[in-house]
Amino acid sequence: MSEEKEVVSEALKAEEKLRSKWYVLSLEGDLKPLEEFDFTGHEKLKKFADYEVKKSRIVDQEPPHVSLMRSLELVDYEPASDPGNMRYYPKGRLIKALLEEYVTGMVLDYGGMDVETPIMYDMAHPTLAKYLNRFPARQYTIESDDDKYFLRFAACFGQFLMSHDATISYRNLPMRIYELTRYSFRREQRGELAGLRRLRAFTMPDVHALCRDLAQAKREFRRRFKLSRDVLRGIGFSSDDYELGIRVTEDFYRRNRRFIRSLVRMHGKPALVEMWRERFFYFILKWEFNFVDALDKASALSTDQIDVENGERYGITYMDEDGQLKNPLILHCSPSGAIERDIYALLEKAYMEMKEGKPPMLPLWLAPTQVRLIPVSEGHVEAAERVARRLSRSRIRADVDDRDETVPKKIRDAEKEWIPYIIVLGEREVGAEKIPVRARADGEIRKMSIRELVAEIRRQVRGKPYRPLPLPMRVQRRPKFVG
RNA sequence: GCCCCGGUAGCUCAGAGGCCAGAGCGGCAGCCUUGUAAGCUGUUGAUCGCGGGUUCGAAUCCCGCCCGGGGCUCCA
Repeated sequence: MSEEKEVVSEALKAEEKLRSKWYVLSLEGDLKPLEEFDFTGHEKLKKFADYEVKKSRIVDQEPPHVSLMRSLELVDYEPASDPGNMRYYPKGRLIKALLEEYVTGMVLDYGGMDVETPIMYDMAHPTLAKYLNRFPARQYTIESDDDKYFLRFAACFGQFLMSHDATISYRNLPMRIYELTRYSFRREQRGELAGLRRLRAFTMPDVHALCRDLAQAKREFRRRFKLSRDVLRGIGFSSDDYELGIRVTEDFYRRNRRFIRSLVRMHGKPALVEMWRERFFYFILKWEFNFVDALDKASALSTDQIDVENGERYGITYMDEDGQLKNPLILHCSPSGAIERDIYALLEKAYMEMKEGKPPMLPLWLAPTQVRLIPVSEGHVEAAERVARRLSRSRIRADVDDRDETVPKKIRDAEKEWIPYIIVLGEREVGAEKIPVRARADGEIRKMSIRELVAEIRRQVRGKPYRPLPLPMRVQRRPKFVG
């Protein structure tokens, strides 16, 4: 790892003198200066705006998701690595893998072509050197013999270089290329790192779309806006959970008002707009869905941009109808945002619900254990295991607490793990058609058959990827990774 | 990167210059044979983040480093 003076990109320097004007764009299409907007009924948007504009960051606390990610044995710091590079325990890896598979599936349905590209690039490569200067990020650098490389901070490099070498016709556009980057690296400043909210190595689904012209780019942009919304919904977020931020140059806004309003209408809530007099970056329009956490901090999840520079910079061309080689516009989208950040948001959301008196939960399709079987005593362990195996055959993650503990203790531990369904199995249940199932969501115990339970769970996880139990079925066989 | 706060057993924390560093949880062993959020007893467990210094004496004071949190700044 190089310890030479930090390479600060021109974009980062430009950003320092960047002046923005802030507005709120309403559903009706009114663009109001921030201070004139009435935030009644839009409290989260207010928090987002305060965070972005007033830079009000008065909190002096560890974000709540940090203790959760550890106590649930999902993710942890890895002191032997660089800060912001995490370790994932089996349950955390399961959740992350399911999210990765889900987002990837959604992007493939949208038409993304899945590719894989290197994670490190030559710093001396002329095109890349120029691009580095247009992207507001800090890199990790690696020396190998006399050569110097940087670790990618997004999938752009690989996909653009690939596109440069491809023969592309206007008939191929929009051309959608996708990679789930594991990892993207950004050497964020030490104090910027926070739990899963901001990392130095993160997993980002990154889908680009090469577009013929602005009209096509705008159509595609809207599709991807919907894709992102659907992806977040599938993960477990409704539009109540995030705020739309739009960054745009004055010029582009003036010429494309109706288009920008249409984004706000799709979102269904007013949006914060940051307007730049000049274009500092490679894009003319960008939006993000921003999650506002338990400490009123905002961070971007999904995002998309219209890039007007890199088609030319990378020498990406397509043959147009008129026989002319032209540079495409490029859209840069992460439909879910970083996977780690999705987990952060899920945990923060659960924490906020807990504060409201609701039981904190993860979406059922992400719960590491979906059904916990609790044998009343040793003699019921085998019966419990039979039920668990039956559920597993129906692609439900079920396990058995075979420890020599009392029933109340095992219930308590299952609740502390946020397990959605708990079944106590004793004399009364062995061989019975209907057995009592305790549901975490409402705390009720309902009698149902296994078949009914299977149907109820499968209905809730329909369309979502599945992975088997990430740990041994018997709880006693499991190591304790934390505490 | 800079500034502020913190790091004591696997986990959560007490101890703030003076005898062998404590508790709860966990782990292990035994008892109990358990019925919807903690059964009982015993036992194990600590280079006090790391390295240097001050002192008769350092977990405690000083310096450097590492890790975490917060801020500046920034973003997925």
